[in-house]
Amino acid sequence: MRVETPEIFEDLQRKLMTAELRPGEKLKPSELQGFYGCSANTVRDVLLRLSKVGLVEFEMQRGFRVRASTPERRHDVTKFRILLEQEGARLSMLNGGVGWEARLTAAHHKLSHIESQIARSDDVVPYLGLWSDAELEFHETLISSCGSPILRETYGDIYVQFRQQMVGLERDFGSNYFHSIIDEHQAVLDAALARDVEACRAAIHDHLKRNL
Amino acid sequence: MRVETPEIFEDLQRKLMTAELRPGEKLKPSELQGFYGCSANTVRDVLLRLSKVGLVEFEMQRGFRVRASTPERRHDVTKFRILLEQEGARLSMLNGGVGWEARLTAAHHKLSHIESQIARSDDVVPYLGLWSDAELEFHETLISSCGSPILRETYGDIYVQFRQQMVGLERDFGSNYFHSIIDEHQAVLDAALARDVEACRAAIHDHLKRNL
DNA sequence: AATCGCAAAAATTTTGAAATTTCCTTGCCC
DNA sequence: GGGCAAGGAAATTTCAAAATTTTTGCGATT
Repeated sequence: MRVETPEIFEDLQRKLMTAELRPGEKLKPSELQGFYGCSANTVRDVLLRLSKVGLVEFEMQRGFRVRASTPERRHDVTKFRILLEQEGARLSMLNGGVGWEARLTAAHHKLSHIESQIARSDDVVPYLGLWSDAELEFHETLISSCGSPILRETYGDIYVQFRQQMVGLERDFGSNYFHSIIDEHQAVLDAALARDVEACRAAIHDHLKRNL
Repeated sequence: MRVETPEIFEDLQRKLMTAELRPGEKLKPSELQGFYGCSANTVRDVLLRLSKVGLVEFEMQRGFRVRASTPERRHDVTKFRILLEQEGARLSMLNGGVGWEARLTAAHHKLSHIESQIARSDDVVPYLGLWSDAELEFHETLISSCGSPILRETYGDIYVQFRQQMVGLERDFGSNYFHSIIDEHQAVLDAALARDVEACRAAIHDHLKRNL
């Protein structure tokens, strides 16, 4: 198997976010090298870049490790995500124009379409990748008019860490779950379009509080 | 000149934070290699790690660059620092015990001692490194009881970026400047010890608003 | 005069192997 | 039996050179 470096990055990121590489697991360049058919140093490079995103822990002279998943860390990541999303949404409501409203509505439309499909289906798995992308796009659009590149970038990093922490958690993904999610996303959208800062803060908190 | 890798990291970080390496400047491993007497790959490694902190920009196939400094970015970094410090301080006031109060008082004592020395002196430069360390310690202590490792780590990164953005800005570092700073730090300390969340938010904002 | 393409130069990335450090096993001493 | 040290295996880091990519400089063409 021979792949280019950007593909190695994406493949590892996906495996990290889907817990195919499980939290705490050691990541040895010399082993992955064989799988990707490249040199160990190339893998090392990719892992260093993934440690910037926060999916991988790096410690000098002792290599790389998939970021651990503990209740404390899940709580921490969630709290931080709430903080960033509330502030990003607040600023977007302040600065965003009709273009922002349009993009947000569009992203929500795509997302809710997928979510109602899932709610009707009995197997979640085949939709999971699609849903994940649509969810990210909705939340990124929500904060996209905040005017702060740093906030947006940090939010992106935290979002993938959030996914990494939560996936693998056995949870009831029944139709009840997705019916709740649909309502929560709707509440966020409504509050955002109404430019109701406090309602939006509450809606974001309610959406994520199950992970606290 | 032969130095170990951790020293290369620290030396580059210092040069980045003091604008000895100026914003926007290109960082070529092949040039720095000669200066540090190591291989280009070692420098590359260090630069990748510095890009995690945010002092260096990295773009695939086009190398490294000292993070640019623009009014927009300075504003952005400052806003984000205010957000993190306000939230970190709020949580610390909620969770912190007497130990926290003691450490905060101690850090402030050291800091104000240095600051009053500077205010009396006419040359700031010899104190700058000392002051910088004491300032960081005070602000880190302020948020140290927030209970969120992610918040503290992110704050650390943003703080060094803040320094990188602001140093090199020609400003009036006269005694007036440091008299203001002394008062501002005192206000933050007082509000924190009084556990007055709103006053502390205001004090943090006032302390940093000159950079907005 | 401006633009495009090509070739040369420079810079970045990748490689494979050597050097170093850490980790683990085994055997020795208390 | 427990702890410690030495030796060896494994993993990480460093190196210098080759391969690739980007940038630059020059000349021809419009």
